[in-house]
Amino acid sequence: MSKALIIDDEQQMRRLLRMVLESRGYEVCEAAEGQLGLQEAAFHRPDVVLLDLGLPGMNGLEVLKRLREWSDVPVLVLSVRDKETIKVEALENGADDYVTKPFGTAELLARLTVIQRRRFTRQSAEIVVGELKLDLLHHEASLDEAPLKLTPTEFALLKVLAEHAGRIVTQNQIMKQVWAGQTSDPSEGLRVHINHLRKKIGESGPRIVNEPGIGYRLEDS
Amino acid sequence: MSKALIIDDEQQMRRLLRMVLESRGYEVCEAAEGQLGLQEAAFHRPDVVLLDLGLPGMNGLEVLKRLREWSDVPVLVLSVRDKETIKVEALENGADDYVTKPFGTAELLARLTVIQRRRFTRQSAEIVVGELKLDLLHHEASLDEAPLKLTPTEFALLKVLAEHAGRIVTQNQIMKQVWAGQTSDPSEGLRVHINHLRKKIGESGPRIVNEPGIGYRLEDS
DNA sequence: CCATGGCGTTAAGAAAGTGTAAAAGCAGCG
DNA sequence: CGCTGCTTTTACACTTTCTTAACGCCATGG
Repeated sequence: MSKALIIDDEQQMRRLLRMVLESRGYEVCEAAEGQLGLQEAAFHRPDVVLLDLGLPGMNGLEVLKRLREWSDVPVLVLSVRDKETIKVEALENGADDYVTKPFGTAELLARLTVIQRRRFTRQSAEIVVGELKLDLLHHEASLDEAPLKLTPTEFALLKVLAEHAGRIVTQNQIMKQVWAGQTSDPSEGLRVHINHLRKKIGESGPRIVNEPGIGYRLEDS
Repeated sequence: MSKALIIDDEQQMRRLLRMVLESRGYEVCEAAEGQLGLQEAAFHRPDVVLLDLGLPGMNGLEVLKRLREWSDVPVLVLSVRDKETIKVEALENGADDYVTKPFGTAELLARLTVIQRRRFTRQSAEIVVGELKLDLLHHEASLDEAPLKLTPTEFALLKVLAEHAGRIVTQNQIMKQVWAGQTSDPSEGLRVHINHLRKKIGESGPRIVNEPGIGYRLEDS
């Protein structure tokens, strides 16, 4: 079952969307304001986000940019404005599609399915680095065809490293993507998880190399 | 075709400069005094300015400061040899480079091209200087396609030099950008890091050239 | 010719960052 | 309530990087 996050200031609109989504089997959470929306996204890790561009306080576009700093979640943008420039700007900043209000529920659901499927096919649901294989869809990892038991954070951490395999990933980038900015501490616990990962991967797979003062790099041996 | 503005009080120097510049296809205008120079700059909107520091009336430095209040035009400063503190002050107030009188026309033209090129090749996640490449996003450096292992300060230092490649960078500017704030010693440790960088870059890449009393310059060989 | 100042070079101690283990919080669950 | 598995905290040895200091070199100028 997919989780959806609604970011919209109008309560009426939120209720409508929730009804439509829940009838399709989505698990729904809401936020009435941009800043809250980002926190919800970090906490619930939704599979899709519905974002209203006409937010009070933090601009919808601003929310989108901040979200894209650490998340690749599919975003469907809602807008009353028929202006081409706004839509284009949203799409250029990482939105996956948009619908203009008012919209038909059939159209909304259709677009939702499309952008979720596109995410999976575009960035294949599997990352392979040497003997290591990550199945993003089922959150499973395997090393040399043997299953590898990872905790959620370990998986998220390894995923970040594997996505940029062979290149350095800054500690800040790791922090943003794994802990979604909800941690004050730059790197205290990071070292521990890196340690766990290295032990589980062992000698047979890729190595996690440290670049002192910068970050880490996953190297295919 | 580029427009050049000459601000110099000596008529002989102006005639010499005009000849050199026009032979290179520049469109030239002149001013014999600082206040007039500013007016000319505002009116003609030159693509590059040649400014003599030893002006009567309004000091050359004063002209530079006034110009920088509203314009980003590249400025090449002309100065006699002795006054090194003046040169440093000029560079830190927004001058792009300097030549000492008397100068060779080849050197003059070379520096002109460099400071004009810079305006266009800025603001990217990658800095390229000859064989040297800096990836700011991943904090990776490579020389001739081979990875180059740099420590954090070395990277920051090389970044500053590379951003102003071909131009001179004052020791103070380096201090401010690499050791932000905690300006302990103007240059004690700087020499060591420069030394390390030179060793790592070796012969195959750009050279780090010292301008005694002023600063350093990264020169593409 | 020697003094001077700025620079290159080297070595060693200081500081910062990292690996590792163990213990302490923190949920969910029988 | 006391498990159990996961995450975070704490502590300390260890490695890498940074700073400091000393010395030799070269150019400039008396």
